[in-house]
Amino acid sequence: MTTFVTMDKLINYLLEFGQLNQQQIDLIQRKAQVLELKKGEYFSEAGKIPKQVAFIKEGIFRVCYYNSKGDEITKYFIDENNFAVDIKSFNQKIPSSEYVQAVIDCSLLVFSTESLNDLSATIIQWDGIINKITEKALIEKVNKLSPMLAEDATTRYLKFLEKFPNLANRIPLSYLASYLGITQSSLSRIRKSI
Amino acid sequence: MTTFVTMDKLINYLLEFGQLNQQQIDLIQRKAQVLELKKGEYFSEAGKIPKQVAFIKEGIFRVCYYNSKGDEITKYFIDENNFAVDIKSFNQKIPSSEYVQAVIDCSLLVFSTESLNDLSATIIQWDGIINKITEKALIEKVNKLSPMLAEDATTRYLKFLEKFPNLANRIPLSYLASYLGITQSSLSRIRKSI
DNA sequence: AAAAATATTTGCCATTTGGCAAATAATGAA
DNA sequence: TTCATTATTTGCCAAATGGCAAATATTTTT
Repeated sequence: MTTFVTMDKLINYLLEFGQLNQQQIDLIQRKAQVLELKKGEYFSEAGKIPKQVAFIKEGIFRVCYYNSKGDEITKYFIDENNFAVDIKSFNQKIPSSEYVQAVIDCSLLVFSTESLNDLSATIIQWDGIINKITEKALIEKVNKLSPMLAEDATTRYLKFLEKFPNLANRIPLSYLASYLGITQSSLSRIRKSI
Repeated sequence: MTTFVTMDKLINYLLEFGQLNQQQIDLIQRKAQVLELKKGEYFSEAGKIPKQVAFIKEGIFRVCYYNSKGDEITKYFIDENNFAVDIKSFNQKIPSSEYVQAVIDCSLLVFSTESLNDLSATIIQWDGIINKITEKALIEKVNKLSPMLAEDATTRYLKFLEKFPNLANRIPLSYLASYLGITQSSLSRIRKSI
């Protein structure tokens, strides 16, 4: 069955955080919807209440917002085998202040709020698994951001290259520069100097 | 009773995240231990498995570590009305890579691993409340760190002053400079220029 | 109070990064 | 393919920050 292959990554990922029997796995698979996003398309937008959570099967997202100066800032990138959502807005059902955008073509498995509620009500371990995933993802964000402050821009760029070796030259400079906390021209010069 | 006053802040804080009846509140109060830490003392240390969680009733902590160059880096500050713990190490029971230190005299309410297990087993809402608290704290850390990259050092310092108006001149320059991602001499010059 | 130890400030200069505009390159539309 | 649009690079110079050592200031110990 195609479905098995399609969902394999998701199920394996979930199983890292807790046990699930076949019946539960089947239910999860039935609740997930396949979604393809083209490069540049938005998964969710600032001002709207997020109604879905995405598991990134393939591709890369970025989360971005506009700061008080009006600059577009890339807050972080999310790569495959991770969930993506503005978790605060999603949980509290308040409009998001961020955009979640596909920076390359993405294959997603999407869960609606209702599906997640069903899973939570039906699968006793579900909330525990989701909490572990959420916590891990947030800790990783903190631990990635925190050292950046102490590093110079070149080091931050090199670390980005390590993490996303194929991405740096395929996305607009502006995405990356604002993530690294530098201007586009500085990033251009750093690229040249390496 | 003294205990009531002592625990008020904690209980009110918990009640923000879920409901608790009086019996449950009493149990929580019995499980909490008062602990006073003097400025400079450590609540937990790198290399050790954290065995306690602190609720900061009064005072301020910082979380710090040594980077690959051997510099001591202040990762963030935690102020009163918050829980403090290296959550990853605590949950996974692995040695921490961070120090948690009182930057001024602190009054804490401390829960041991065993107490937390008891509370989790006895109070049905406990895990939910703790998960909400954890998630909120982590989201706040991300949202504080993230914009810092795009701001210059003076702005970061001014924001720190806003958040901790009385702290800046009472702690070593090194704590603050490494948090802001600048050298001590740069911070000294920024202070002078304001 | 004096001496010692520690922390902070300052001078001097190097390096990094920013700001802006023009030049060049890459992309997309006609 | 050519033109128009958009993105990136580059030159020029200014501003921010770093590095290091010496000078002060502050704190701690005797």
